[in-house]
Amino acid sequence: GAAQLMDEDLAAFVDVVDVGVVAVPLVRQLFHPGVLEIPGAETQHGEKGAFGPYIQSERLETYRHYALELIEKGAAYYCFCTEERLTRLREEQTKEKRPTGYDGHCRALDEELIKNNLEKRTPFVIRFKIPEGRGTITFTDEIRGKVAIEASALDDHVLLKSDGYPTYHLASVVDDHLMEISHVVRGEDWLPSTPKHILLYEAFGWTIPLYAHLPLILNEDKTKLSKRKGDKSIDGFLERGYLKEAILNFVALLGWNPGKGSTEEFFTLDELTQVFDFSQVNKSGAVFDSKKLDWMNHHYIMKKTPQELLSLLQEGKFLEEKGYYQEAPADRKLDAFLLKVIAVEQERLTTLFEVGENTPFFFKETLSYPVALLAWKENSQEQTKEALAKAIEILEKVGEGEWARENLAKTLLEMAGDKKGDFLWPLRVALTGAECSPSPMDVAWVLGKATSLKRIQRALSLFEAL
RNA sequence: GGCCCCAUCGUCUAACGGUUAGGACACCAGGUUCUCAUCCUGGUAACAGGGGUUCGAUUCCCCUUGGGGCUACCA
Repeated sequence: GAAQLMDEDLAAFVDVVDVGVVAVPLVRQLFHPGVLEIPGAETQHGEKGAFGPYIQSERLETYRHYALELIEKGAAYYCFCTEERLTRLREEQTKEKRPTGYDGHCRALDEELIKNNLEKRTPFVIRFKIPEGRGTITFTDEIRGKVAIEASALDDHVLLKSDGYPTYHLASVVDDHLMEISHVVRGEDWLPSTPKHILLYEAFGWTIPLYAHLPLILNEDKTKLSKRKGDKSIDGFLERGYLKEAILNFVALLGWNPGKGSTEEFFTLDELTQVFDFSQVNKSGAVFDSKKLDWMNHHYIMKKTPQELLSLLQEGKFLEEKGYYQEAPADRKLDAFLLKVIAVEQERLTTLFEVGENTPFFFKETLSYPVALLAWKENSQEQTKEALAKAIEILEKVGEGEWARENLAKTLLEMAGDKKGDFLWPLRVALTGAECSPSPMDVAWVLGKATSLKRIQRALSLFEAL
């Protein structure tokens, strides 16, 4: 699942170095971008592994070597068919409602002709020769059990392209064998081409690895999630302020569950590596439910401290993006302020990005709101003015040193008594200018004594001006 | 069209022949509450259909239907 959400080049890379329980290295990528903690594997930048090189363009000779080996064995052949011919062929097949596929035109070309074409540098590809009379290809998938397909249904697919690059079919088989891959774990979309890969292993005389085809992650319309179509991606979620832990946990639950009657839904990466098991992987695709991801993300946000959240905000460049950091990249005073904003907003955050989104009053110099909003329900102007005046009186008595969250809550709540609405609503509107916001105690704490008093006094003066 | 895979609440899923079919998200209602959110309580909601096998099928088999995937010199 994770691979489906990652960059394709990254997914391809992971596919190459993947060993053993695949979910682990895949998701580990989320936590240590660029570094896969697998013995023998390389980083994206370094060359640590024992099976390199790992960059496809640096392995071209290897692929060519093995493609030629198949030609020598009679298991592959040069094909000089032009794109036009191939297109025409496909059109005819479609028109006649026959299965599409290569017709084997170059299967048995004259040796002389091949030699001539090669000398003339006629563009060519190397195609695999599906063995005749091979019958049914059967393999046991770790997740799906027995899967069978008739070899005759397969056509002679390309192994080496005319630009010298291998197709996935050749590359994955050659790489997996050379890199001693034991388990090939990939999306279900690869299931139909697995027989081709098995035939390749047979042609080379290599040991066939174990296969596990994971269910696909689906869009809401149940079609395959695809990065190329611009569907959901890990990067996209990280950019929008989702936590790695949440994405990981959520994706892990798509197509897998702990089983044995367990209703546990929260798993850390380490726990996952302990309990993950192919036998508990589902066979059917799973729709990606963003709402549940939101819920999961909120859960993980609640588990962080405000300081941790601030650090994440800074790492993710959210603050620059929002314009909070205008000059100094790490304004100490601003950080202290943001810490308070985060503490107050934490419980209503779905994503990191939302910090400040619904609380513009924390960042504005002056508020603008209709005066009438200050009155609680049917309360009169007088009652409202009285409440505001009382708030000023109390807050003025609170020293700078006592301007703490707990203390403010206690003091103001005591003052409000059982008439909370009469007192707290006007105070909250005076401080925020908004209908919805955190509690006035918390807002006052964040804003500080001077700003808070200033805002309440201004609210009071708005009445005077009426 | 051909081939392959799949099928439990709207969504993610539990169940490995015998359960009032459980949980989570979402949704709805109530509680907490100055608002919003959180939080707590409760509720609505599913075995696609038809045949078998069996004392007994959501569970095993077959068919139908439905959904998805593949069908490239993309992965």
